[in-house]
Amino acid sequence: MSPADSMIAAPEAGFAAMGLRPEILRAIDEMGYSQPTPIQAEAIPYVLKRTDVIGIAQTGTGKTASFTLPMLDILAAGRARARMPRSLILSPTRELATQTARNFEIYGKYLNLSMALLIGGVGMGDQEKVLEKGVDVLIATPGRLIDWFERGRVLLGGVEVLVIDEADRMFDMGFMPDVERIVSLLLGRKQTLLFSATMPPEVRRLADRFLDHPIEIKVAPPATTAATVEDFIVEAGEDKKKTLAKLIRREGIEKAIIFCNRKREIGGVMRHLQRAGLNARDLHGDLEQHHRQLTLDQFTKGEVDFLVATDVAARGLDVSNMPCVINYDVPLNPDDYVHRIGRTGRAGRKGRAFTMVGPEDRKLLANVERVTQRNIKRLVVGEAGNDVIDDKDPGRDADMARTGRHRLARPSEPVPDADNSSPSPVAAGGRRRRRVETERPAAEPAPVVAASTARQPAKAASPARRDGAKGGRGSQEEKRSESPVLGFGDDVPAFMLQKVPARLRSRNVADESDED
DNA sequence: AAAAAAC
Repeated sequence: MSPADSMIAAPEAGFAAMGLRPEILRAIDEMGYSQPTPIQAEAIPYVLKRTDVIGIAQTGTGKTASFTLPMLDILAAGRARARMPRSLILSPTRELATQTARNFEIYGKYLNLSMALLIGGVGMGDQEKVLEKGVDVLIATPGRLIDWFERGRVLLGGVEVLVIDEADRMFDMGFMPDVERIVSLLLGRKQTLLFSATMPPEVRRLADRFLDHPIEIKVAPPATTAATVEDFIVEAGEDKKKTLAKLIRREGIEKAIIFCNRKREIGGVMRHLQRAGLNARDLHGDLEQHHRQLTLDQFTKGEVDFLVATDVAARGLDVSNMPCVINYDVPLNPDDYVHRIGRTGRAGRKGRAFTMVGPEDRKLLANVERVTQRNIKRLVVGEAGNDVIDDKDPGRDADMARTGRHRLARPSEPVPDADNSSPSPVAAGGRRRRRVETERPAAEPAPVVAASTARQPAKAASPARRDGAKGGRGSQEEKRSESPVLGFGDDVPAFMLQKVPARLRSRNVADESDED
């Protein structure tokens, strides 16, 4: 095709140009989508070519469809045998597995493929019949899948495509033994796809043992927060629950997920909100699966306004109307910050995220800011006359001096009623709010998007593992470039543009040495 | 400092 042709054809480029089957295109069209997101534009062609893929892209930018759509296309060509699934998707939580299953249903509705969802906490009867007949798509959490395998009801030797969703989580110490065992049961040639918004270098190295000449696609550097989420730090007073209720009231928050680090904290926080007249529910792994599913459904439908949850809800969950995330605690694992706040600001929508920081959370916060390479704005929430934080904790100044990052407003500094110079939704509206931002030491990073592999010559012999090689997130030597998001030409939707410091940008090199 | 994942 000549350049002129491609220009004329531009409006039709998109999912159709990728060669997906008409049945899939029709389902995509019915969902109202016409253009792939950057990660979809990049990953789908490689999945269709049966290449192993590591896909890194920010939360809410369509990673699930990046594997779902091409897998449906691949699977439509064959036929399943009894107890021998042809593909397997592993998820870290039951809720995420369920959601992924819905995605396969939606996009596979015009294809005659069968699917089974194997998760714990639910009866095994329904799953059994489908499995017995043979499934094209098996979606599972590790424990229940192993259970089925040990009962001899599922054989994994016929799996042609393996997806490890939220891969870095699946490779952590708690999950890795199960994942290794499951992967060891997949015999012969298979294609492996790993996806996440985060991928610490040390975890990335672990991934190598599962991959064969992978293409590494990074639409943004690992641990890049979604550009559509505006996040804030909130100084938590002695009474954290009170601060939470106050934050919700003063910021006019009508719906949010509230993340706590511990299960045992959740009931108390929920009840405090309920006593304050808010419609709140709990969600964590000690609750019955029926309760978990019901609560999540109600929250999704808008029948529940506040979900107080552990990190069981941190990854992957896609609730369409989710204006706000609140971290009642700073997450212990800094990458989880990216995932938690990524529950809002999805698919181009705006979102706000507030993180409550007590004295004991400062180190954790420093980790978050290091990993995300960002300085998060400070927000002061308080009643009139009582709204400036008493900043005499000696630990703070030492901390801040060491990290060279932040300084809270001094008590003597004036606190504006609203910051009208900011486009922030916090400042919008006549509500009585107070906000103070810290100085931002470095220049605000310009919107930059990481270039990706596809257009690079396939000359490099070594896989593109800049992160794994050395430096990783801490590297400072990358040069800034103005590359557009691949797959979008010049029409990059604004929401895809990244808040990424140039020094963090990753380059990728295709390793296609075994192709063609 | 935790959570998740089978029964």
